Amino acid sequence: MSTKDRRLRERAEREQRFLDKAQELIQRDGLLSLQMSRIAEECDYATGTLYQHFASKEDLLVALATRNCLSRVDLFERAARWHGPTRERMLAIALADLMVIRDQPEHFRLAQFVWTDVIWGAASAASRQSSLEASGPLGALVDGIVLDAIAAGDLRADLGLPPQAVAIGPWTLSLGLHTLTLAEGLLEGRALGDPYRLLMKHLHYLLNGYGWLPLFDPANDDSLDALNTRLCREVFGSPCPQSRPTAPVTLSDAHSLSGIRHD
Amino acid sequence: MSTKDRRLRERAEREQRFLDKAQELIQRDGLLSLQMSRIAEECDYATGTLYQHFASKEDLLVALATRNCLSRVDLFERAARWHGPTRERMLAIALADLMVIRDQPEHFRLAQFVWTDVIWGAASAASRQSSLEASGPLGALVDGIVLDAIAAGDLRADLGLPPQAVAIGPWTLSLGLHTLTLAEGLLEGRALGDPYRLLMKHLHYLLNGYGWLPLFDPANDDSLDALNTRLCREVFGSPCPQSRPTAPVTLSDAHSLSGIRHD
DNA sequence: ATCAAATTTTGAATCAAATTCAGAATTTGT
DNA sequence: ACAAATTCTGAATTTGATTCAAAATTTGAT
Repeated sequence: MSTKDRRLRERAEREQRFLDKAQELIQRDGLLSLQMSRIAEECDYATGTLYQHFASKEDLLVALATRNCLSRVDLFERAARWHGPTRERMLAIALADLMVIRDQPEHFRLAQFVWTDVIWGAASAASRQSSLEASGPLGALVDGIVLDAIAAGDLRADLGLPPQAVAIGPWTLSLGLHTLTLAEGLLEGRALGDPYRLLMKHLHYLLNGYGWLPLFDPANDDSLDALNTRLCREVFGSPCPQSRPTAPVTLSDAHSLSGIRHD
Repeated sequence: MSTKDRRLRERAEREQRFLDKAQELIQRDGLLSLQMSRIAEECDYATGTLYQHFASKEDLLVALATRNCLSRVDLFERAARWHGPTRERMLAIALADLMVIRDQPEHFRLAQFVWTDVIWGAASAASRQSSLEASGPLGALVDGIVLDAIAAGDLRADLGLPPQAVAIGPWTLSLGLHTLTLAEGLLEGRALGDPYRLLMKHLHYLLNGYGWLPLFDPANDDSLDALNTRLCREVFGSPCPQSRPTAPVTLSDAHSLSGIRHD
């Protein structure tokens, strides 16, 4: 049987190499100009071989997004399993999310594209299925925090929302803000400062709205930043995803600091 | 000069007819199978003529999304200018948004697709510019509600967020939830009931978190539905976008009632 | 009203890329 | 060592966006 096993393993390895290369090409030339034939070629395989792994370009993209999602589980697990107050564990999840966006914005862009009707609808049912399964563990982690919060008395049990539905709130807030932020230009011209401090503020207000203890007033930038910095250090042992100055920024400051292009 | 005016007008009219047809085709066959040549053909023009109006398919899509956005201004204006408590005006905006999604889900799908790196990045700077300008009035309406709320004492002035930044919160919440909802399958398998009641609940919690008076407890479905129904009637004179039963639904109920496909 | 220049429209030709598939190469089982 | 089965190959096919030279129309001057 070892032969069959080896072949299976080699096949899986090749699939990973294809995905690695796709990632690399996206990083280098952008999602827009990703070509199936180039992925195969740069891996020294014929185009047809690539199609033995992925039934279509859409399938490949969904598979890549799925892999990206799975690669995040570790980070999110650290946040969810951290031994701290339940509210801070939820904040840590949001910070983990921000760290991902900072380090791999293309991951988010890809996910955004993949969830689009056009791609999602054209992908095979199997790809969609495994993509959905990949998001399960992440969801479960967040659901777990909510359950712990209720158990610990940090959160009312009678919000009128099942625990998973509570988790949806922070999720949608992050998702929406990332979408607006990455759609270049939508948030600019409205000097709002660092979009990610904005996210953390809204998240605190949302958690306060749920009555998730201990309440926190995010109005003061310094105390908010201090909390974020502490959490990043304690939970991830890494610097905060947010590195913008605290002082109110002018419009032009905001632009130059955020590396936004003016063309 | 009337000749030149006429030609200009006729040109603008033709452009609208192209966009109308594109909309119709998307509605009929889906965004995925939209073809430039078919749009032209069904309008009895040559393909090349279409390209005199839109430099590329991406440009056409952005233009269509922009027009859709502009077409919503009336509805949102009704919500924003309604003479009611500031908090209810903000809720009305969210309900308006839900009404749009109910009546024209493809509008949202298109917007989602257009904001994608792939499309947004491939569209001409001019298209992007006018698309951004189209969103201005909508943003201003919402900003105005926030300002009124602060002026009326319904909302603290020291949230640590400029008024426009407050408006971003509800916006991102809606955007994120629509995204999850329309990505078929993501929210199913987690019996959460009507995603749009979910949205209104989270929105209330968020507004409560801001301390936006009068506070409202959305835990009870009946009182929440009553409020929505009243607002829809008073503000829009139309039925509520949400028509799902109040009782907790079973998984299969939720599917059949929402018209979700099982294939 | 008439003509040449300028503008606009046309749709077949071009091009780009995804996808396929008939044969070549390799592996397996005997 | 050989035939069947499997896998790989990459040129050919297909699809659909985009272009552009020629045809048609409009304009402005006489």
